[in-house]
Amino acid sequence: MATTEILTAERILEATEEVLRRHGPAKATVVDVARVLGVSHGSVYRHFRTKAALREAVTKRWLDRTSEELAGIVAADRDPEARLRDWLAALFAAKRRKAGDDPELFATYRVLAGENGEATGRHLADLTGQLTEIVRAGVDAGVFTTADPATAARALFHATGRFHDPVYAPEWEQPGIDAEFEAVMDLVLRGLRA
Amino acid sequence: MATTEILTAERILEATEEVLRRHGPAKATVVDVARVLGVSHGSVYRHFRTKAALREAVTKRWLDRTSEELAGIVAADRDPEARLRDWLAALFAAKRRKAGDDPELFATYRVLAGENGEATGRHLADLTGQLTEIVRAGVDAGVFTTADPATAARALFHATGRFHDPVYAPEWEQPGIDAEFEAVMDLVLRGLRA
DNA sequence: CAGCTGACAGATTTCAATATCTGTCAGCTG
DNA sequence: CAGCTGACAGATATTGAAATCTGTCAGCTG
Repeated sequence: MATTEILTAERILEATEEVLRRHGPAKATVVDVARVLGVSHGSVYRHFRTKAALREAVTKRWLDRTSEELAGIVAADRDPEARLRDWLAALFAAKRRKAGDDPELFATYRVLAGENGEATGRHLADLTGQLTEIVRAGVDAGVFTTADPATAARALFHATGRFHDPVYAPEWEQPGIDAEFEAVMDLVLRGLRA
Repeated sequence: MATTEILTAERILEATEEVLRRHGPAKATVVDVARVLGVSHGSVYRHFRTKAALREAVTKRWLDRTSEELAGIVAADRDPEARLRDWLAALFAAKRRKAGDDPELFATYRVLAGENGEATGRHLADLTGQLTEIVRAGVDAGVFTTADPATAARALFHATGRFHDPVYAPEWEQPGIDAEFEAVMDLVLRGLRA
């Protein structure tokens, strides 16, 4: 690839994703990343202080992409219950799609997410923040009832964990899963309604 | 130990638990079990056709002990909502206690449960069966509303997974966990009430 | 002769030597 | 002289030979 281009953090992150996709998280080395870019591995260390920092940056990028996908639904101009259903369904669909399309890469991100709890923690806070917004809108509109929207949002997130937590990814391909998702959604939405 | 006693499946299972507790799932061998019993490992194979069968039997025993603990609550003479709360709280407490008291043994059972999906599957069916009984009692008493108690029971079980699925065990020691459990319980119970 | 032993073949695990990787930095290059 | 290289030390991973384990079975023993 165009060895004349200057080496940016962005280009390194793209190359790292490439290497992770190819080799998986256990065998992806900084030397591999440098080779893909046609530079020495010393140059990579100019942009990322450690291999852990590089992996964290890749993870953050990936998590942020998911957050952005969902932010659109929060801002949509629909009634809160429909938005809530859409948001949870979209989260499930996005995770399932990613897990199904490229299981190797998905497993890789599972490992990375497990490694740096900080980036993952911020991402979870971000998602429950989005949920809180929808719940609050519902309370304001009089269609939801709850003492504390933030607590309710966290409860919703935990209650639907089976349909977005990556540890359950293998079960997302089983036949009855959609009916199970509907059952849980119906249960928690009934619990939220005024 | 009493080498004069005859070798029963039960004695082998006890010795196996002992070995698993000591060495963990990865390093527990049939030879170790035989050594604890003071017999040759060939004798163990007289009672269990393979090492996998032995591990499955140990797992089943462990899972059945949990089921029995909870069965008492299902049969209790209290109103269904209280029984449901008790049952879910007891499941959480039992799992948390086991994980906290002997993390090594708990991790061992996690591995074993992952290995033989069949025994685990039957156990989950057993637990949701217990839940279904409580839900049905609630519907009959007019305090719960649901189209199908069995589906509702499965939804309840999934929604509270964070508080009984062993993959979440590390989080059960974190400070806010009880409040989170209460929040999820309140949400799903509101969703179930008539 | 029912129940156990222990030697055995093939599969799996351990261990130590060898190779590769991470992170640094003095010096090269355009 | 900003940005890159490549040699280096210590840490980590790979590899293959040796040790151990699984599962079988002919024969021992009480």
